[in-house]
Amino acid sequence: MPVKVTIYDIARYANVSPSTVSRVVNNQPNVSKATRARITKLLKEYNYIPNETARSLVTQSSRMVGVLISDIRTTHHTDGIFYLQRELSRHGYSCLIYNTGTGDEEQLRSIQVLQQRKVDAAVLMGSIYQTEGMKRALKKHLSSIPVFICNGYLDLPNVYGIIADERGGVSDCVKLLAGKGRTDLAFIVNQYTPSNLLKREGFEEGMTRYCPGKTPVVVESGTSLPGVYQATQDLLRQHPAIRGIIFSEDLLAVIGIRALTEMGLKIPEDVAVIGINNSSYAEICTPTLTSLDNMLYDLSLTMAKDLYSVLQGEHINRKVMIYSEIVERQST
Amino acid sequence: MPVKVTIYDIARYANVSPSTVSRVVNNQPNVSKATRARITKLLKEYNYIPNETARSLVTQSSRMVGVLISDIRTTHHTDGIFYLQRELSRHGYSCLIYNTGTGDEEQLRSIQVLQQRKVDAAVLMGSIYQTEGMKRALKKHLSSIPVFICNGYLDLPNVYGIIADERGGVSDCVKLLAGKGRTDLAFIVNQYTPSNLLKREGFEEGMTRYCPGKTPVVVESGTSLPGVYQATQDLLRQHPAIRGIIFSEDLLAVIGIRALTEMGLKIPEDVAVIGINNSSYAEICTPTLTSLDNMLYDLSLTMAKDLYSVLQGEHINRKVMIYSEIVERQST
DNA sequence: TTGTAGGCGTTATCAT
DNA sequence: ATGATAACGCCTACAA
Repeated sequence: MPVKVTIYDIARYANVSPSTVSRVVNNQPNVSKATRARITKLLKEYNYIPNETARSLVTQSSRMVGVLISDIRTTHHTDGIFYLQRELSRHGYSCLIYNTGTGDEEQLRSIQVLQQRKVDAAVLMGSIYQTEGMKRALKKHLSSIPVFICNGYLDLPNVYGIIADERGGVSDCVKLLAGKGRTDLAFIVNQYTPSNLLKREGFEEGMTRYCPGKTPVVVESGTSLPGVYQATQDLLRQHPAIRGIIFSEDLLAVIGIRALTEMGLKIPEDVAVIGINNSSYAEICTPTLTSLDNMLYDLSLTMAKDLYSVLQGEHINRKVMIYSEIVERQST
Repeated sequence: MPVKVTIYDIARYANVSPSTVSRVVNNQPNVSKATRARITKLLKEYNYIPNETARSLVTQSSRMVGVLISDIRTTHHTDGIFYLQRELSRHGYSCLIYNTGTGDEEQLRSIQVLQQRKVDAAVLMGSIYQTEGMKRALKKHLSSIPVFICNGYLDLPNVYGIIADERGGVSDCVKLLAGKGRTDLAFIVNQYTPSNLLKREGFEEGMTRYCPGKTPVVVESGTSLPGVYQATQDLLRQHPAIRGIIFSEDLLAVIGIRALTEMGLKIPEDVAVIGINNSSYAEICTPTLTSLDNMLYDLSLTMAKDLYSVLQGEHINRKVMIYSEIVERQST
């Protein structure tokens, strides 16, 4: 048995033409019961597997979806990739993954690679791709395939956005705290991605609505964990009246809780804490963390299904919003 | 400007043959300075990007590496993928990623897809692929390309294994605890992967060497977090003499610490705790967690570089071991 | 230095 | 129902 078995080999063994074999391989009609059986048998016997590359070339479809992510190590995005890949592979699609970092030039290169690889669709994980530079790149390199942005949106005819309502969600967090009589609140954010900007807006909006007369305190902590620790303690030294803090991510909140505890403050008695993402961090920290669930599961699943629909030629809404929900635990 | 620009179009515009354009595109010699310049200009002007599919078909190389992972949401494996992808993309390679789950049939299907996609190499993330079933599948479907197993090994001519010395590492953990006068020790494992079996062996080996006369206590907790919590508390109720616990993963250790604390035990005074992986969990929990660093960073990087070497036709060791190191923190 | 022609493995369009 | 033939876009001897 040859190392590589082609459709030609099978044709020879079966005394038919390659076309007939192709028909059998692709379950097409117009093949007699008998020959179909004979060929099917040979296919198994010789362990024939079609060459997807050749197939892609002629069908003009690679059955691959390119996935861009700034850093695959960030957990809430891998969740998305997981569902996406699972859903797509059920339909014979594969996922090509690139870590793009956060720099423009590297992101652009990734887009070019996707074009070169002739992916059938692209998925951009995260709001950080919601930029003008990316818009230009998509226009230039990927204008002919559907592009999905997970938690972001760009106004281009082939771009679809599935967006979490983090603005409304954070506003609801303020409402929750205000309902517990806490109106001196702060928001700690590591860095301003488009998503985090929305959270900040939600915070300020919530403050004006639910804590009238109080000044919203916003702190940008940077991404390093010691930096977050420091920023949290500094915040309470400068604003001792603070009774509640919302962090832009669970991980930050976990660090923050630690910083507060080691200052001698009790959670939630002295200061209530809320995180965002409802990740596993929220469950394992002490006290367990109240967190805004931005429904990344729903979001990913919606995206995966919508993506497949579009690939099938269906028409769907280009912009979808998924509502967030607060999961309350011990920290509030 | 046409939507898709081929090497033929450029040839026409430049009044040369397609082969000449191909030479320019691939930086080959034997093109006059003048025509090269002319063609280069047109290439830019028309935004020509070679069709990788066609290229793959003729060169018999897809420049893709298939990556298999049981679940991309497990953090320590995504670290590996990160480094791998970064290293490979520097050389024009792309990563095709599949979540295989833990079932045999799904894993087999993934292998078939890799064969069908004609990947140039495969990477299996995690010791769970070190099975007889996988060996058969590799023999049947991927015998002609290099296959790397991250933290595992199979004795096949085309299979390379990069393995963390977790056995020795866990033994060292026992030594560390014994050195602090703690000889009543336990090992809590969620489930028995090949990697975790080695850890267990290391534990038992360390016990006989460093804690002679003491019985090694081993508990299998299952993977659910409440299960781990319960198992930890049960352990101490049944064996109140236990003075130190090694958990098969940091995450388990974090849960364990919590379980112990809520029983009224002090860490590390009453019970010392060690985790494995030296992940971010170790840094954020309270108290911070002493952890066995199995050098996944080195391991991934080594693998990425070795993989590229093999792709270049170089000859390397089929089995490499990376030594582990203990990072001591507050929990011991 | 440049061009011609064949082939990579498959599908698709015609005939037969 | 089956087969011949021409793509798909590119690379690569070989010829000129």
